[in-house]
Amino acid sequence: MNQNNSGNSQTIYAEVILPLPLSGTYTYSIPDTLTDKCKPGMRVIVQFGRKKIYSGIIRKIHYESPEYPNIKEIQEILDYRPLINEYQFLLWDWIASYYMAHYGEVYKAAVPSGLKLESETRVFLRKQDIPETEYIPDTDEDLLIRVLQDKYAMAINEIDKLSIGQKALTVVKNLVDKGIINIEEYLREPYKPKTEKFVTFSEYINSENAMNQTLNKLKKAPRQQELLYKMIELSGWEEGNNHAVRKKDLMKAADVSESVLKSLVKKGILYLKEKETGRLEESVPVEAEQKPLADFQEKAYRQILSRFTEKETVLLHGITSSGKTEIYIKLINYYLNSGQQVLYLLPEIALTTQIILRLKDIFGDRIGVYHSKFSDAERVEIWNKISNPGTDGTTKYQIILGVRSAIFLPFHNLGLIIVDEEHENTYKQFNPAPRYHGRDAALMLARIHGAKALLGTATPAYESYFNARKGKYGLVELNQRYGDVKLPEIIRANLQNARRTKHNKTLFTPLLLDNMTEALKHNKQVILFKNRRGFSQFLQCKNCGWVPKCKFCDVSLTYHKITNQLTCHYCGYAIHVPSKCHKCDSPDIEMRGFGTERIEDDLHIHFPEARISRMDLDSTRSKKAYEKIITDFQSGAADILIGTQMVTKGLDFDNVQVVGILNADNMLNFPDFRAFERSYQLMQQVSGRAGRRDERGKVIIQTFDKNHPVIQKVLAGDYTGLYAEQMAERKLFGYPPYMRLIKITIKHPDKDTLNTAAENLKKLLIPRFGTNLLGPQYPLVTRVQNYYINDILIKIARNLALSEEKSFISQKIQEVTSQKGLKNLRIAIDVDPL
DNA sequence: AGCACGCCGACT
DNA sequence: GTCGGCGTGCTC
Repeated sequence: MNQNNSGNSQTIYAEVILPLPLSGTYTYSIPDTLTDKCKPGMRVIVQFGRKKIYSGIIRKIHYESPEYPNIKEIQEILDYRPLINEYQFLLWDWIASYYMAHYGEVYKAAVPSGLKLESETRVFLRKQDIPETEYIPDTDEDLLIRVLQDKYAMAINEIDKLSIGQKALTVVKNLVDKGIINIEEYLREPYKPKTEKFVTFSEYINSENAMNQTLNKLKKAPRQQELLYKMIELSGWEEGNNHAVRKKDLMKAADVSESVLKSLVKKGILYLKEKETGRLEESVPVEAEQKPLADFQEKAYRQILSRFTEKETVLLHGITSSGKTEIYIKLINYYLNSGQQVLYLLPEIALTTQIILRLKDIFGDRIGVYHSKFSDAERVEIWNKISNPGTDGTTKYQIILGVRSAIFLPFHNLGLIIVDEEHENTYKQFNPAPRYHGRDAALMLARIHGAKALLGTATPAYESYFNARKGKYGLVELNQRYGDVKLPEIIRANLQNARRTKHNKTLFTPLLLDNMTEALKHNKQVILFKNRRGFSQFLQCKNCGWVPKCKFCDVSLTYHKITNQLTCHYCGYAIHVPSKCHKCDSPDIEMRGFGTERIEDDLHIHFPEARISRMDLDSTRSKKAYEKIITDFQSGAADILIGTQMVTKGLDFDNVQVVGILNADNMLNFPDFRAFERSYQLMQQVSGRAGRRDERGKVIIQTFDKNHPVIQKVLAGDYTGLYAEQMAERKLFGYPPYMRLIKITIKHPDKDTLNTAAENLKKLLIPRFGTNLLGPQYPLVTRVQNYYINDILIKIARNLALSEEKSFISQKIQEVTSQKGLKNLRIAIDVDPL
């Protein structure tokens, strides 16, 4: 750009990403006043459509005048320096194209909403007094005017809450047309830095002498003197050392009124300052020494480093209790010392206080934690603390410990990414789009930065193990346990015998019960694992077989004892327990199935003394509740813990003697090509919870099928054996990793319309994919929230150009969507579905 | 995603 | 005749 030539300046354009489900960018012109300030990665305010205002992000700046005739101007710039760096954009590009998501959706997922401004429409009266002739009295118009006279301005959504009914917008519109009210759109920045007031001594009190003089002057003001003494005490004041003290703390300690402090400030003795403090917990920079590695760990550590010289990615296949975390710590140190940033990813549920504390002990305030349950304000602060150059002078994070969305943080110099428990399904995002896999996106992020990636797990995902075997990843194996941790004894217990001899409904085999009794007797703890599927309680009419179902979804309602309600687990619909059958009016309704609550009740019968704790979706809605269950169990506040998947994840309980898998069959028989892989992973991980220091733990697998191949492999600890068998099958039937999968989900409120649309799409796709197209078929739950669902699965051979196949699919979906008469049709694409 | 435009049915 | 329902298409 020729800066001297401003009189004849060329128009400059910006490609702007909008937080909407639209693909591509929109072109805006940059006004002269802003040309010097605009850079890619900055947030800008733009108008889109007739009235909507959004904060978009500049993706590119250029001089090519677009063909589109009505280019609008950028209204304002929100940043002094780019919020999004080029590395981040490259990751966004990849996610949008690989996962077939709209760019705007990626933007929405990547940036904490505290940094995305929200448009808010506000309404005001043009003048306070409105002659009654201008509107119709005793109507909604009248009501709204009266409210506005009182409140001056209101947001549209507030007006909605008035008792105007659904016509709020119409009323507003009428009044605007009559010239009575005005509408204004403006943007609200949701994030506000948290500030606190601090007190310091005036800089003229810089010696003992000055201090004594000041104190002497206050002889007649004993309260002020008192406050000063407290201030000296709290700030640790001495010559040349003037620490700030939190006002709140000072006032509490001194126990004097605000006016005392005020007069000291007025006299110029004390200063009052506001300081941004941040919501993030200040961690104490302990920086404990790392435990020395055992020989076998040291060896693995060196192997990883040496593999990194030739491969971008290394898979660390290490059995439970082999001390992978210690190796991670040493690696993190290595990359930190070379001045690079480190990202440590963990699946949602495994991100517990245990690991956080462990790493904070070692890395102190250099580590930041990014959890999905953090508030938005906290996320914004973490974002600022990793970006470069930082927005303030505070300590920078060099390590981020986070969940999958942490890949979107503004790293600028990544050296290493660790994906711990890489096999975990929770790395995959389902809804909303972008449906990305945290592990795979992390590998791409590493490539973008030229960084190394380490995948760690005791049970690698078959895709990862396949890549390691093929030589695409380096492979390092750890087959030894740290210290004297012993392998648990794995025992099968036959449910069939138990059900034959006892009454038909028992949940526990005598074998499990005996072992539990034994453990509890010695004050040891027990974990019971239940698969979520197959463990819910529902009602059924004894007379005609009627089962209460959800009004909006095709599932039976689950009984909840605490609320005495029937709830839908898909949409939350709930009704009271019916007193009689809705079909035949018979009052004879019975309880069917085993719920978690049922398990708990049964346990109380067997172990009346035992303290039982439950961990499932209902009891762990909040981060706090989840942590409480864990810490309570750890501290011994409960004897038995019942839980779903969650109990298997990276938790270390020292006192657990018995782990029971209540019903192994319902995961083995799940109709999915990954069922065996998952069941093995799960049983193996559950077993890991029972491998303890002093005593050999026991894992009891209850099953109807003692000789099931997967259970045999679990007994033998034969990961590779099952892998080999399963891979042969996947190759034969064309499943990942031999072929790629793309799942298309089609939804519509009307069953017939759905079927037609799905068939239409199939017709368009089949010429290209032939037998590699499966479906359309109904999923296990055929209707959710009043939408019927069909799935189409497409298998794509590895040797095909994926991007071409994808654009073909998008094109055909476009064709179906653009057909008229299919208004409520929703189509979602899931690349690499799980 | 919103939102306006526009085309059909039920009312003053 | 008009109001208002919702279906369709566009937004730089």
